[in-house]
Amino acid sequence: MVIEIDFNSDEALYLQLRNQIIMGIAADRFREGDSLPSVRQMAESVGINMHTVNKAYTVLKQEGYVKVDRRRGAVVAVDADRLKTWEEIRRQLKVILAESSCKNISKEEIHQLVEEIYEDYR
Amino acid sequence: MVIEIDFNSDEALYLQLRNQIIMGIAADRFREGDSLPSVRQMAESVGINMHTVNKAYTVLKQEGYVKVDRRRGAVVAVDADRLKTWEEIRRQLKVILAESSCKNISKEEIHQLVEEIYEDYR
DNA sequence: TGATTGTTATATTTATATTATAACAGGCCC
DNA sequence: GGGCCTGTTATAATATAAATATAACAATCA
Repeated sequence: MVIEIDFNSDEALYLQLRNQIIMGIAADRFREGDSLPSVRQMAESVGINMHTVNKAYTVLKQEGYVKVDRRRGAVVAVDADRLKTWEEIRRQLKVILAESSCKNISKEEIHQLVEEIYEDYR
Repeated sequence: MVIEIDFNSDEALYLQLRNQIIMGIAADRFREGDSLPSVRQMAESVGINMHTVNKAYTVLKQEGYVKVDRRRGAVVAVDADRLKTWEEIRRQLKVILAESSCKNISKEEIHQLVEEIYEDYR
């Protein structure tokens, strides 16, 4: 899977990595049971430190996106506990919708944008 | 306006403040032309440092939510440049939808959540 | 005049992010 | 066994950002 890190972004490297992996799972580029590249492999291929990758993987594990197998490394295994996710999603959406609302982006445009993004995940 | 800062949150204080003010504008608790409390007033009422408030106000100014009047302080004045906002909204939504999709939250549930949040902003 | 406004400057402390080097235990393969 | 690969842990150093503290300045207004 192609992962691109923007070193000029204000977003932390490990978060960029985390986000791209989650988007990769959503887009089915990573499937249940697939192994992620080892921390060392990923670090080299992306051009960042091993510990930064390790932090991303650790976060992904804590959030229930991967499980770690001693021999196979980080394996995609989504633990679908909606409840923990739900409030967090709601909290973030609330801020985004406030921003867009202030900037005259209509509710309908948001719905359309959601549709658009879901198209890309297909 | 009631602003509540969560000191246990991992979110930066100035960002919590920024977000709540933007949500306040969206919810019409702050209206076009209203003055925000002075940096010193807000700092004291919320229990944080003046410079932390100043940073939040500066960000809000740069993002086009307030303008600063020498005598009236920070005044709500939303500069509706949709273009700058649009890509940022899209970028954030993409991550959120990936997360929810992985966690078996359906597209329809997202649409419903959007409706729900817009209800609160009414 | 006196109080309040945003703004700027400087300094310190604290927390987080990132990199670096190194080691350990477990599994796998030749 | 001997390497080679896993994740994991420890420790340290560096860099950046967040938060607080104290202080001053010019402009505004009652």
